[in-house]
Amino acid sequence: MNAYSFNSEFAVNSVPLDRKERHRLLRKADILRAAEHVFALKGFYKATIQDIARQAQYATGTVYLYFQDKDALYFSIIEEKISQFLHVLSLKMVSSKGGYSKLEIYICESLNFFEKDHDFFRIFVQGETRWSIKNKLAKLTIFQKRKDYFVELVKEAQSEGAVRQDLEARQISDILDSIIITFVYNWLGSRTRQVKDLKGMTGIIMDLFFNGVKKN
Amino acid sequence: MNAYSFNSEFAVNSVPLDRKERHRLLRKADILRAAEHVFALKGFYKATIQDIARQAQYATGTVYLYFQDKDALYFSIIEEKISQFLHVLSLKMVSSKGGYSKLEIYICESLNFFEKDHDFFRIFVQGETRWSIKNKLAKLTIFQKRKDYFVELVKEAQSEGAVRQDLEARQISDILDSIIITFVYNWLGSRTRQVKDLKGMTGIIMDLFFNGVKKN
Amino acid sequence: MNAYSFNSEFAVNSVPLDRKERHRLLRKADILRAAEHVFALKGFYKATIQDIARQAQYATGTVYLYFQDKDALYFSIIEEKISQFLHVLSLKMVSSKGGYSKLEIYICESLNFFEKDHDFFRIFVQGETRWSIKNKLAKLTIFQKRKDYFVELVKEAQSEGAVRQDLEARQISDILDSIIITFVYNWLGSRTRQVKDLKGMTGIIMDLFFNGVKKN
Amino acid sequence: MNAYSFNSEFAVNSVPLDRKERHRLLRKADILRAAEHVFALKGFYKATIQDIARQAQYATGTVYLYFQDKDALYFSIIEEKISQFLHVLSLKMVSSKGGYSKLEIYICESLNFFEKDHDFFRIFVQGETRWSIKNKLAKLTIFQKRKDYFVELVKEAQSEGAVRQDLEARQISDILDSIIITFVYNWLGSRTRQVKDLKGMTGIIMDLFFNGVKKN
DNA sequence: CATGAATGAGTGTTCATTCAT
DNA sequence: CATGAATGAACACTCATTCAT
Repeated sequence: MNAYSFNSEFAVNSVPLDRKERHRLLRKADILRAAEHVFALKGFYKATIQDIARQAQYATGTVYLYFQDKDALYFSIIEEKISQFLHVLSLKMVSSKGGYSKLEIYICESLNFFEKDHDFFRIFVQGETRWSIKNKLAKLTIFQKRKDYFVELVKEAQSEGAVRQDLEARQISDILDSIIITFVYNWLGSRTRQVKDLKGMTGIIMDLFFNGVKKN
Repeated sequence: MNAYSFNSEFAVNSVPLDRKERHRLLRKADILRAAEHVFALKGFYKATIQDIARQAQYATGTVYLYFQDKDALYFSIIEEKISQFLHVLSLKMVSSKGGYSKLEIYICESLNFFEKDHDFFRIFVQGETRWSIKNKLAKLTIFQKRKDYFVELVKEAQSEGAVRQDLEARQISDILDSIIITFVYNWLGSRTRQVKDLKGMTGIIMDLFFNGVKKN
Repeated sequence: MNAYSFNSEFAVNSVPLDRKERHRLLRKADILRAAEHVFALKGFYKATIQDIARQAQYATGTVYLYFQDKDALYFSIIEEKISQFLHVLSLKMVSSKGGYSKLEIYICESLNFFEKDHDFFRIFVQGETRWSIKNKLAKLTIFQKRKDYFVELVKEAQSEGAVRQDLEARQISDILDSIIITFVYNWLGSRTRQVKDLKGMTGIIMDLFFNGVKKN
Repeated sequence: MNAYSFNSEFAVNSVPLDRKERHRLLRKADILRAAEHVFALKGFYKATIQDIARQAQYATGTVYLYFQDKDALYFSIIEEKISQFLHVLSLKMVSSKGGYSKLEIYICESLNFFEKDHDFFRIFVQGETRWSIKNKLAKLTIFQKRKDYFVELVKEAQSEGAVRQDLEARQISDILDSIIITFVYNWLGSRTRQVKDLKGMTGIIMDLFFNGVKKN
């Protein structure tokens, strides 16, 4: 269990909870963890609630005590994880000076986040391409929140003169995002994980992102 | 109907076909076109064979005369489309001189391809994140073919000294790919399509890719 | 198979149908007949679609080719049967003279109808006490149609002076209805069916209804 | 809380109970009252034990401390209520002279009973049309008891010459029952409850029952 | 070849009932 | 006794696939 497990009540919420509520959150975390794994393995549609329940070592019906339906379970994972990511990110940002440095932290923490949670990475990548009405809403809340945060970082870097201003911040942040994801994707895919430390690739991504692929 | 419609027998195969076979290929193309549209609209799992058959104005069973199963239909679309893309690309490459120029053509043609076929773009993006045993096989054939071709281009540009050599060609091509897809994605998503011409963004992508986002 | 079987295309509709449509109606009738039986036996909630399909000797899914859902199937039975009843009733009414005579025909035909279709009687009695949104709608269409028809008969009898006018026609028709149903209910329940002919009880019901239970 | 609430231990049983037992009966009454309401509102199958428990302000499991299962709960309601009805009825009958007068009391008290307990009326009407093995048993006990009592009244009236003797007492009592229920049903259904006092309709029912609908 | 009705396995979800606390 | 979380059997409904016409 790492820093990004489903135990957000400790990390985010400092209000002490009664035994009941704590118990409930543990169960929820169990199920979320199982669901994360199964969704990552099989994808949303091939994953069945029974798969998830079995993985979590509960009965089928138990899942529904904690989540309205399959969709809700799916979005809960994304919600929780991204919230945690943003929370951790904000802590790390405290000590940073300037937009350039912040972008570096963003990249580093993103790599760190996905490195520690392969399952979520797969769900995250899938999630970007699943559409439905509910989905749209979900996107507007938590996906968007992360995106917005990122755009702000780029804007700051632009205003400081670290980043070119002839492109929209939104466009630039999307590109950096896709580069990060590409790196994670390749890292996960490579059979022989030559590079043990994904987080260590922050430097090369910064370089690529800022200076491009042109040979000096 | 544009250059990338499902009539590949004319474009790729120059062997004259008998009436029977030609008829068969037309049927196949009908169904592929319909399937492309429905898959793009609803996604793989929510699209039903009946949806597709109805869209193609055939009976449900007819689909199975031309495609083994739903998966096969799905991969046929990708197979066909990417084949066409590669075919067209090879034609355009004839007149090019050097790796840098070839990368430019690659970008331009990619944009052109997706600009003309929104439906396929959506399927392509989905397809990248769908996994199954069959899927893996398919990836190794056609997705890989395109990827390999691209990697070769990058290698050529590297050997010419146009592109930095401290990164694997594979890595670099993935990044460029993801940048292209990001641009298409944003272009499709923007309600007010300020930039009418997606293909026209080739220059900015080249710039970004080669020089990065650093302010000069 | 009696006059009230589910073959309404012959009875009601004189337009000749093509083979396809005839086939379809036969299948629908099969399922309706099976459903009628199972619903009568187990009641709406305990009857499963599988029960019904099995009874009709079809697969589960087949039922859904002909009926939207379980509710629709249920109401179809009621719809069909009451329509048939009303149709037959209207034929019999042709030769009648006056409200009194018409009431007699109504009673006689009601008895005849339920005598020939025990299953539907049970569904009919159940149906009067099942509530849901859809149900309300259904009631307003076909149940109401029958009720309205009946109320008209009573009004006619009232205007002719055959029936007392100090009560609403609606009230009176409800009472007669409940008397008829009580008779059918008792007749069905009696182990030793002393009275073979339910229809033959028309006279006694008329007598009871018009003259009450007072001893003369 | 009226005379027909679920506190039968006072009304029917005059043996003094210890605190434990009294407590137990109060709990039972709470749950019965809640169940009655929920069953009336949603019907047997759509009502869940949780609904009932929540309505009674107990936990789900508590219901099972007092009732074997859902069916038992359902029949307990009917048992209790009809017992009470019969008890009250027997008290009222004390002062009556003759079968005619007793029938009048029976009608009046039936109306009074249902007027004060709409919920039970709905359950009662539903209950008449729900069948299962257990159900049959229940019917044979309490429904039958009430029915038998009623038949006796009719027989008495017949032997006094107040009621025609060419029909079975059983038949006649069923008819009067259905008339009473029809009146209650219509009274409950009428939006504008013109007649405030359902009990006040005793006279008209007697008239209808004895003299029929013939115009004088 | 084309059809589309038929199939039936599979899934999300509910809810009566149990039982550890 | 009381609780309510956990259970898992059951069911309505869907849809890829087959096959008789």
